[in-house]
Amino acid sequence: MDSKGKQTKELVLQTALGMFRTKGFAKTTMRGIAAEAGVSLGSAYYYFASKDELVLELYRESVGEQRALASAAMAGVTGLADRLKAALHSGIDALTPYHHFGGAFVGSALPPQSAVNPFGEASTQVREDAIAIFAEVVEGAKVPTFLRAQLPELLWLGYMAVVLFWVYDRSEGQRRSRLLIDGSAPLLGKLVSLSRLPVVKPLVEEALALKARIQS
Amino acid sequence: MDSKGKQTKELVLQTALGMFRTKGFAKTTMRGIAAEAGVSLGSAYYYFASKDELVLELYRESVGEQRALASAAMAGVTGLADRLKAALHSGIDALTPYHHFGGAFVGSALPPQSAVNPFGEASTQVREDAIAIFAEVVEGAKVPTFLRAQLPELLWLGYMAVVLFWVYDRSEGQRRSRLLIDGSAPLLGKLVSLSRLPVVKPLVEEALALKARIQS
DNA sequence: TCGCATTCTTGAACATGTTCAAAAAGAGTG
DNA sequence: CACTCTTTTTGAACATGTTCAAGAATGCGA
Repeated sequence: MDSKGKQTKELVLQTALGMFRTKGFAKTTMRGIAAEAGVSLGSAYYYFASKDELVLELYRESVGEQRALASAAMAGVTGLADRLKAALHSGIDALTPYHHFGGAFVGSALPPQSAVNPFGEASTQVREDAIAIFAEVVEGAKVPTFLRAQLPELLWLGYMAVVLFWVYDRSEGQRRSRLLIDGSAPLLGKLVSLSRLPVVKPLVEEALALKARIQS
Repeated sequence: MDSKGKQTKELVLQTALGMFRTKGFAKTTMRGIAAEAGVSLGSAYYYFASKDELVLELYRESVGEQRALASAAMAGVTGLADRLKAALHSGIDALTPYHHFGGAFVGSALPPQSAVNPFGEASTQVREDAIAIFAEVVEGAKVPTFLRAQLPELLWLGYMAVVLFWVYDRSEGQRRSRLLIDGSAPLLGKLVSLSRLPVVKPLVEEALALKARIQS
């Protein structure tokens, strides 16, 4: 059975996520979380070193859900564009309950030193899980060999951009974000097809080389 | 002459920017700024509604400097790639004194409700100034007509991405960011050239149409 | 069961961003 | 100058994230 500690940790986490959903990130205070969970402030901090760390858990959970949704949605789909579309929509689906505090999310997630920073040290595990989703996208589709290895990470980067757009998206139901996905996935599909053509291929290869160069 | 108010405002601002540069954003407190400027805490808040608003000023100043640097660097240069390169490097040059607190910059700049959010209401003026720099980039270069109107905004978006990369860039002197600029500017130049070809043009047009669609 | 080490819990204390009502200084007018 | 209205200044007060030293509970070996 779970030790007392694990139980308390889970209690605090679920209380926090619930309050994030209903009240938003800014209006949910650490004191509020502790009170609602029936523990002391210090106890909450014993399990989560910072408010941001709670967001990291949220990120983790959302990636898990995205993966599940995406796998289901991609079953039987073979076109790169359609598989990508499924993965992107799944990501937004998983994040939707938290849209109203997306701003705060981004605010605490992007600073390089933040525990939640998706490009950083602390979130390596989650990031790899997220990239794995796009690896799954690529695996099931026809993609030129010279692109296959790099594509998942690039798609994940694109997904990050979509999420950023979504965070700013004030249209009802984030309609514009859905349009963006529906429009950009086919575009990317076509670009990948064209990437075999002699006029385009050098360009893509140059881009890949650049990517390698700036990563070292 | 400046009214007393203007003077105090300027004093607070310059003190703040100075402290941002020397101590970083997080370690510079509003109380610290007020003390160093020789005014009370309340006074600082009389002129700047929030710490973020001071960052907006910084953004404003950096755009001004970028514009000056870019104009000078583009003089006599006619290739799109080279003009773009000049504009991008100028932007990073203008921001360099603040690199060590770039993280905090991004953190307060990106949340949608933030006064500093580069996509938001409050920064409309600065954003237009920034886009104007890229309009200048385009004006002096050979660009297909069907692209001319949209290109400046797209380049600005790309610049935002570069800035984001730069914020995370821990290499000495932000070497990798410079590599990114030197590599991506020619790539974009070639892409724009190719955009006239019958195989590529539909793709670019579709992208432009998508851009229009999601902006409405 | 006793003693000890580890794990967990607590709330006070601190620093900081922000607000606000009140006071001071300034500017204009008769 | 006297009066009034506006602009500017002040510092106390507040809420919140975070730290920490002290204490309580728990587990475990002898």
